[in-house]
Amino acid sequence: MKSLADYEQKFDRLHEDCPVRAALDVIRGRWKPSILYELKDGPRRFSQLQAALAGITAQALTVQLRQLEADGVVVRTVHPEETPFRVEYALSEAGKTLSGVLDQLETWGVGYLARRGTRRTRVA
Amino acid sequence: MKSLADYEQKFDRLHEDCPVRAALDVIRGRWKPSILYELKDGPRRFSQLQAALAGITAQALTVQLRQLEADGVVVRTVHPEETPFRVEYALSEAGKTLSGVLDQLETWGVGYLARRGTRRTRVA
DNA sequence: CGGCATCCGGGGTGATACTG
DNA sequence: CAGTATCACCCCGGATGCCG
Repeated sequence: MKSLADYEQKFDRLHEDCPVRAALDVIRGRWKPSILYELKDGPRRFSQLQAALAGITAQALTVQLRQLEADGVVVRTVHPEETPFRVEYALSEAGKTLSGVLDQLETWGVGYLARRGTRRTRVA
Repeated sequence: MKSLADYEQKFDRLHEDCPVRAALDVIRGRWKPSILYELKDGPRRFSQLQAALAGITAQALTVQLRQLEADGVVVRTVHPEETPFRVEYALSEAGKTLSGVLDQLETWGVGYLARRGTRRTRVA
């Protein structure tokens, strides 16, 4: 496996350590919110995640998981004694606290979509 | 002025109306959290924002503000009677509720940076 | 003072094919 | 089953110069 450092995101992490941007940088990513959501109720295998996230490729899933791991919100565990071997992903302690933040975002998003919902459906 | 629709962001807004992604899409942007923060305490002029956000160009500020306006979280008001005329930006009702979400992100980010802080300074 | 047009680079992400 | 390597596209955002 490649070094975790290879998966560290490149966009300027020099944002003067602004906490808001730091948080957003962790969540940022096409599939990360969904992944975090899937892991909320306990560890999941790579294949389980891939099945749950309709449309994601193995490559994409790997990258997103590695970035989450590099950011310390996801923990990766390999069970080599089994064949075929099993790889499980779980939320770290920091990851679990992140779920609360995502809930806040969801709550706001629900209200936001409700307010604009009628407009949106009219468009397409 | 261009139509607000021209500033609607293009990334697939079709994400099945996931509230979390909807919320993140609104916040997403290099300067948007900072802009929202600056507007938290009341309306600000274009030039005030530009001065507060060290390093931003007028063009970048314009685009970010227009996107926030298109998303309904910022309201733009022109005062043409004055010369030089004045343009003010303020949070909409939806924008004000967004501030709470940003506070959550900040709180989490503070703890996150504190946990990793020591590691980070060692790096560079 | 505020805004727009244009060029341009880089990162994020998908598609595909291959490995232990 | 899980992961890697490579290619390619596209959007975001910075820089510059001009306009009312």
